[in-house]
Amino acid sequence: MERMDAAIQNLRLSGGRITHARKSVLQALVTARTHVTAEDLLNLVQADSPEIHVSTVYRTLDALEKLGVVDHVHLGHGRAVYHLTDNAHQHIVCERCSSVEEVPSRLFTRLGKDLMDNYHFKVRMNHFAVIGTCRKCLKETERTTSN
Amino acid sequence: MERMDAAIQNLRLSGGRITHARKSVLQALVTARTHVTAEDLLNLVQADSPEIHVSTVYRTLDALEKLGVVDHVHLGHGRAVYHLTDNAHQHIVCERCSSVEEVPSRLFTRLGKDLMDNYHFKVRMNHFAVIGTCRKCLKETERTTSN
DNA sequence: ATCTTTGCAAACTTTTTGCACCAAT
DNA sequence: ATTGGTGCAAAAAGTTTGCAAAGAT
Repeated sequence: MERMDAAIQNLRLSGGRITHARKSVLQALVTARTHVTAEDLLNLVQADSPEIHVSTVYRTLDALEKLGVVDHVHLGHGRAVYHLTDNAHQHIVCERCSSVEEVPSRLFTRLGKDLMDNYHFKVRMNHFAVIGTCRKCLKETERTTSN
Repeated sequence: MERMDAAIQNLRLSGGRITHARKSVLQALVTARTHVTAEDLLNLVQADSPEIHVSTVYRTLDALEKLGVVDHVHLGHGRAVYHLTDNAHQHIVCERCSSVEEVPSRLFTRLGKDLMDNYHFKVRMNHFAVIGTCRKCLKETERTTSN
């Protein structure tokens, strides 16, 4: 639970208050471990504390995002997925099945450098989604089409 | 206007009908040249033909996307931007000012290969957005923060 | 004549906001 | 006691859908 503690410390130091709702959302984020939508989080959180409202979840995520504790990526279809900030990975998102896989940053350092050198564009390494087709769906496609 | 003609041909061959609304949307896409939201397109289209409805724009974009003529990417904040399909570039999206810049595919071929080799993940090269901070906003940040 | 596409209005989904109350500091 | 956070309900933003009428083939 170090991540949780760190986040709470962070919140406190920035003048934020440690509320039940915020602890719940953080807890949910920590235990979820995957990339979850706001709705997912709401469900997790409401399992224990049904009184917590969606708007609170959004506001908490907002607050945590401002602290750099949480980050989100937009999937193919608009809804965002949230996860604890972690500079060590990026996301590859399957446009077919919406699955998200993590891949090490290493693969992206070259690209990051190229974009910086050529475009003065600074890639936000933990808000980065590559869209494509995952292994599983790729296989299914091969099976279905004659190609 | 070759792109327009090709798209129309495409539509016709797939059994679709060439309507005023569709021609308008295509025209708007061709002339816009940038990455436009559905709303942008609606405005462009309605300048000439106010009777065309948002839903028609969405449905037309849908149809064109199915033909592979049009593609879309999701910006940081939910709304999608549409553009004519073009395998020669990818997008770098500024999370600060939402600007979209195009960069040549070349920069991504290595990454694409790595992801394929290591994860069997096939990057969809024209549906690919790198999130970060653009040159302009980077400068502003430098000016503002002491860092 | 047929069958797609359109316009409209209404629904839907996801996220945001105003406000009065509540609770953490 | 203060001020930030919460729950609620309602709105906003973006997109989709059912339907009857219009239009392309």
